[in-house]
Amino acid sequence: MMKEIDDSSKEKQILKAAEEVFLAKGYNASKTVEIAEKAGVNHALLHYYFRTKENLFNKVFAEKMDLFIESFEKLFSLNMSLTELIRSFVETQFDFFSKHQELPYFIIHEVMASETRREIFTQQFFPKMQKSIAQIDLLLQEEIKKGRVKEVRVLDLLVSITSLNMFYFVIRPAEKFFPEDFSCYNIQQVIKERKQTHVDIILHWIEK
Amino acid sequence: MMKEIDDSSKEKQILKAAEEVFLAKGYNASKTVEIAEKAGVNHALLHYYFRTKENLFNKVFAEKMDLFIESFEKLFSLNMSLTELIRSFVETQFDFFSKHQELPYFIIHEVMASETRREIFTQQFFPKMQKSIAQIDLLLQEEIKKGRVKEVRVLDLLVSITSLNMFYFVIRPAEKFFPEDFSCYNIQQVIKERKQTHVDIILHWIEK
DNA sequence: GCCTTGTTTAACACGTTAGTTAAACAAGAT
DNA sequence: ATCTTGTTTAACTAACGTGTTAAACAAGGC
Repeated sequence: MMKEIDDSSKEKQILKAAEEVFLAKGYNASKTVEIAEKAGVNHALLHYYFRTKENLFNKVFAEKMDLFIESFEKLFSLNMSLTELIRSFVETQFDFFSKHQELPYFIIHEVMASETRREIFTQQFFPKMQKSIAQIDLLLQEEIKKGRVKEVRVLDLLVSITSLNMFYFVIRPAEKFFPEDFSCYNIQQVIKERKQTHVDIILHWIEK
Repeated sequence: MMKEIDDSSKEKQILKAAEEVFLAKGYNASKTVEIAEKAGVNHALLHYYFRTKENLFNKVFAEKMDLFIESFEKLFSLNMSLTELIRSFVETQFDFFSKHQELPYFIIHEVMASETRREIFTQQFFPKMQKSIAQIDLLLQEEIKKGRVKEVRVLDLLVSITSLNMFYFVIRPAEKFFPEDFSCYNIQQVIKERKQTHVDIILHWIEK
């Protein structure tokens, strides 16, 4: 039999199944046999390809982190005003989490749970983010000097934006438990309105 | 030997150790033998008193949830203006998390991880919180009618406040990994400033 | 002095899960 | 026809962690 590199190869099937299971349950609650089953593949084969669970997990984790980072980098090609830039940043990040709703909790959970993953996170993610932060800061300090916006630290800004965006999707599953308040409207509509709320909160805050 | 109910009793020692370990590592990563060791007590005794790990955990969990709820209820005895009430709410919640910095992640983590705990959470926590929400909403709707504040939903308000407050203490441990940005100042000072930031963000948002 | 209750010791039963191994098979490549 | 590589089967190990159990001990209460 030939080594097939296409998507239907067993290796890819395992990776795909691993992604699903790890994202849904996190590292510890995920079982290699379950992943193998879901991939329609023998449990021994999983170890044949990836040797360890940790190994398989790190592939998935690194890939998701890359996705996350890319979502940051899209922004900074255009030259916008500070307000436009921040609005765009809030919305882009919000949309990203909205598209990958499992990620906020997944990232927090795994980064908290393991030293190894913290290292992957800080080494792979933070350096790339530094550039984006610097670019926002440049524009921010300019506007502050001109007296157009309030004196806020760029890190405070990013933490605030990310708090609102990530936390919102962490607690989204709770919607199921409070049906009266959350889910009476169309979910997509609620999410869209919440995005605008985040933009409002951030822009009004830095507004002078 | 007599049953001693004071704090130095073995039962209390186990509970105390359990609290420490569970808060630091969460349910799954905590091992009963470790808890027994930390309590300076034999592993069999832990089961003698609490029978199961789940049992022991739920005692700790319920106690922490109660603490959390109490921190909400302090507020609503005084009659304040809406602005004062919201400032006070933000600050009280922030101070609570500041005092119990492990709680934000602990609560999120355990509520996400187990159906049982979600039930404890929704049954024990949410009903009590409803009252507080209703009281804030009363004042809020009043002020909105008078045109003094922006039209925001009370749930949006609470979610925003709690996002900022909880998420901030979830990511606090990250401070260790980015020493240049976070920890150049006195930590207590940084936290105090951040509290003011949260108040600013929320009040400027609803301000007309 | 004996009973009771709290406590230790140490061994064990049991389930779960990661990872291994050896033997057989399937099919394309040579 | 044989070699190679991917794959299955099925059994096994080794480790770990929860919970149990029985026997002994310690000390206050009767």
